[in-house]
Amino acid sequence: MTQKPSETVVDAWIALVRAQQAAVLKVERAFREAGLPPHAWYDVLWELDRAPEEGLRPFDIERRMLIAQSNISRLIDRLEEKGYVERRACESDGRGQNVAITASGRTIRRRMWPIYAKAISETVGQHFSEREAATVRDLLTRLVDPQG
Amino acid sequence: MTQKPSETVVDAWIALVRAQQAAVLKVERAFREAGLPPHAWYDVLWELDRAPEEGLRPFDIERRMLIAQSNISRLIDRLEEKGYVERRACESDGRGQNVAITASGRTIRRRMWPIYAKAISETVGQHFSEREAATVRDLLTRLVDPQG
DNA sequence: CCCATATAGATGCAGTCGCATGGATTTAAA
DNA sequence: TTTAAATCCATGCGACTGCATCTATATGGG
Repeated sequence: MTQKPSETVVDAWIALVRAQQAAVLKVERAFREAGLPPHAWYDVLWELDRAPEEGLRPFDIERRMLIAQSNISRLIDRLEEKGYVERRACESDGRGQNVAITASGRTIRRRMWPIYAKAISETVGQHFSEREAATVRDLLTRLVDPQG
Repeated sequence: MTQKPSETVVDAWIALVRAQQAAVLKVERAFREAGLPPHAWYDVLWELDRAPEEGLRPFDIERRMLIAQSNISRLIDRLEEKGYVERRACESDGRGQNVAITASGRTIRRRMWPIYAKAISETVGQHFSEREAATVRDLLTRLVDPQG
């Protein structure tokens, strides 16, 4: 069934791990140096900012961000504690809740964007042409397994 | 100087983060399910297995693996505790040490390889042709910043 | 309706991470 | 040589992670 990976595949795996490590590390440092929250906060706030007004269910965020359920739960705790999101009871499902972004959540997201944009440019954009970036996007998207 | 990243670049960044997350998660689970140590252990043991007999300096491993110094220090602690590596005083530098793999370290590394190989094949290899894997390798290698 | 099972989300816990700092030694400069 | 700066590695700390488990609600079958 599953054959051994070729050397090229192993190298691609290593490059993937190292590249992401290096890139994430630099992005996180950029946020930290700017006195801003970590990058995961941005991603959640971004999802919520473009979501319908009533917000999203935690399991929705979970699936979009590929984060474990327990981590989403606590990430929302932290965001809520800072007043960036609100938890509301969910009408249609008594077990669930809706998480909605607040005004101050929108503000902090907007403040984070320039830092994020700059870091992405420096760590990723500057190394690729448009065409190469599209190739990376297309190839790597395949790895984000839709079915497990 | 640093311009805003294009949408394609942002998408490439997101794909990179998601792809690595998904892939690492699956690999870690494969090791765990097999009752084996996590993937970082393999990487260190692999470096040491192909290193000269006296081993490597921690800062050497650090640079090869892009892991923070404090984490290397503790990773070596754990490996040493299990008897997979040995720390020896370094002759040429009184501050340093040499880390060398032991026989049982070589054994565990060999036992880990089939699991690792299978996981890499499943998470990466099967989604790419040889040519595509080479492209991923070449493009992503650029992001692993040689100079900071 | 009742019960078994599945799903949403929270939480205890142990392990790991990055950062900041500390102690020891080496290197460079005065 | 004496002193200052840099390098190597360890460690305290607070934060975050994944896993396992728990409670509560929902859903499907009898």
